[in-house]
Amino acid sequence: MIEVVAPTTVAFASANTVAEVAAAIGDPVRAAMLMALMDGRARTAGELAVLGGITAQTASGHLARMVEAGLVVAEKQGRHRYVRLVDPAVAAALESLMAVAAIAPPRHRPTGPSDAALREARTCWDHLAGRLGVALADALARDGRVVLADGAALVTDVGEAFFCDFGVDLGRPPAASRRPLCRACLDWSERRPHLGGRLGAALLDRFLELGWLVPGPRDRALRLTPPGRSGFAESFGVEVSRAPT
Amino acid sequence: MIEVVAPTTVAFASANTVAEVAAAIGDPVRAAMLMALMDGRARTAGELAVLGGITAQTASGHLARMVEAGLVVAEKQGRHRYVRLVDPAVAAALESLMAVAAIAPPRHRPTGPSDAALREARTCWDHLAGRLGVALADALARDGRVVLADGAALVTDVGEAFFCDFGVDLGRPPAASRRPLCRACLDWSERRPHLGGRLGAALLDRFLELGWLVPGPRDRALRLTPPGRSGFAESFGVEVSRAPT
DNA sequence: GCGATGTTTCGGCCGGGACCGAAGCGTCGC
DNA sequence: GCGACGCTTCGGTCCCGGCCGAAACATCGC
Repeated sequence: MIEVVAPTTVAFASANTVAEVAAAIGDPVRAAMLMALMDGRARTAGELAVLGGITAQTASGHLARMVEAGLVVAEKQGRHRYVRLVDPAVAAALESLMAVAAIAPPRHRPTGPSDAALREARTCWDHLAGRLGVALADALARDGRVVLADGAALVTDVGEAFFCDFGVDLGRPPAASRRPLCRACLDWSERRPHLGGRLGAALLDRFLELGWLVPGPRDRALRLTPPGRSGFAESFGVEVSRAPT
Repeated sequence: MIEVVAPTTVAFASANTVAEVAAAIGDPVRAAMLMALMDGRARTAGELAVLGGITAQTASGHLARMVEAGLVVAEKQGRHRYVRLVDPAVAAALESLMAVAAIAPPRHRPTGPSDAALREARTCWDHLAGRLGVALADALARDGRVVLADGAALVTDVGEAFFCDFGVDLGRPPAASRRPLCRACLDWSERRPHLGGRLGAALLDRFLELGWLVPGPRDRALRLTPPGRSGFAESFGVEVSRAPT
């Protein structure tokens, strides 16, 4: 008795959809558009066109394809069409692709002008990433305010008091005493975890509120202000060198 | 004074490499190959060719492209060429793409033959995923053995004793008392977290050792054995229905 | 050495898709 | 209503890349 195996590709039905999603990301222009949308804000089709360096009609085609693939949603407002990522899961997928791209090729990686700023400090959906984000996570772990391990993170009791003092609202008091309300998010540029989850979002909100960081105009880069520099040093023990190597 | 902005796409230098990586995944055949490699084991080029339903020479081209993109590595052993994922980060990226693909299109998603088995129970790099994996995580959380929140997970004291009794070795005793040694991994088919990290890997090892689960021959699907069925019910309170809807 | 087997390279075919110019449609401001 | 503006559709060009057959190369068993 011979077992007959169908010769054609039937092993993974979902592979097709994965391929569709990946192919929808797998174009330089579309990838740039998606990365510009990673902060969760919506952009108009025209903004994305100039960002990609293409004409409006070509951008329209790209956007249609990304809508089709379920990556972005578009809604009309007047004569503009606002486009945003359909779900934080899309941003997470992009981050993980960036992580793969960062480890993969020691080949020519032409670090562009704003690339340095992105590596320094940027938003990752709703929280802080980049060198500053990783340094902050390290400092909080060093001081026993959070515990990082195995891609997960956890707020300690002493950390909870500290964050409360710092003015971040962590929502409802923990029902279970040891609830990890923050998520360790792998940083694509640093290859080390930074803090995400509710805590990461609340911290970034607070930093923006305090004026320690100001968002960049057209990308996800964040600029550290002078009060931010001293604030991070005093409150968190994070010294930010002026220019990294 | 007018600020001149370069019209071409310079906003994100890393966008190109992200696009390269995504494009390397964005082909049905390559995606199927990568998903077959997600268990971390290596396959020969020929195996991947028949899996993709293509000829050897076409598969060779696909593999060359994936090597170029830094997704897989290949090493020769005799007249075979073994291919494996270059890093667990690649598997993580594929999982996150699957998550996006799962939420995105309510369109035609032709669930293939082995797709049902994959949804039921499969390996996710080195731990258990699928309906069974999610149910296990739920049961452990319900019984207070782990705490799940915000994409992170944490073993409780009572859980630590339980896992020790169950025969899984969690490695060195925790230096910090509240170390989260497991990771909550978002399940693409269930859209709910399952247990990864060291704990997830140790549990899967133990299940295989006990013969509760047996690995599928050619894909990542896992088959639940009769002792497994009763074992999951008795030890974890997880009842596995025979055929899900 | 010689054939069998696994894998790659070469050459050619062909379709998809990225791009733009021109034109069409809807919306805003006057 | 009319032009300006934002966006999409249509038509056409062009090139990338997926596919295979044939052949070359490497390795194993004899």
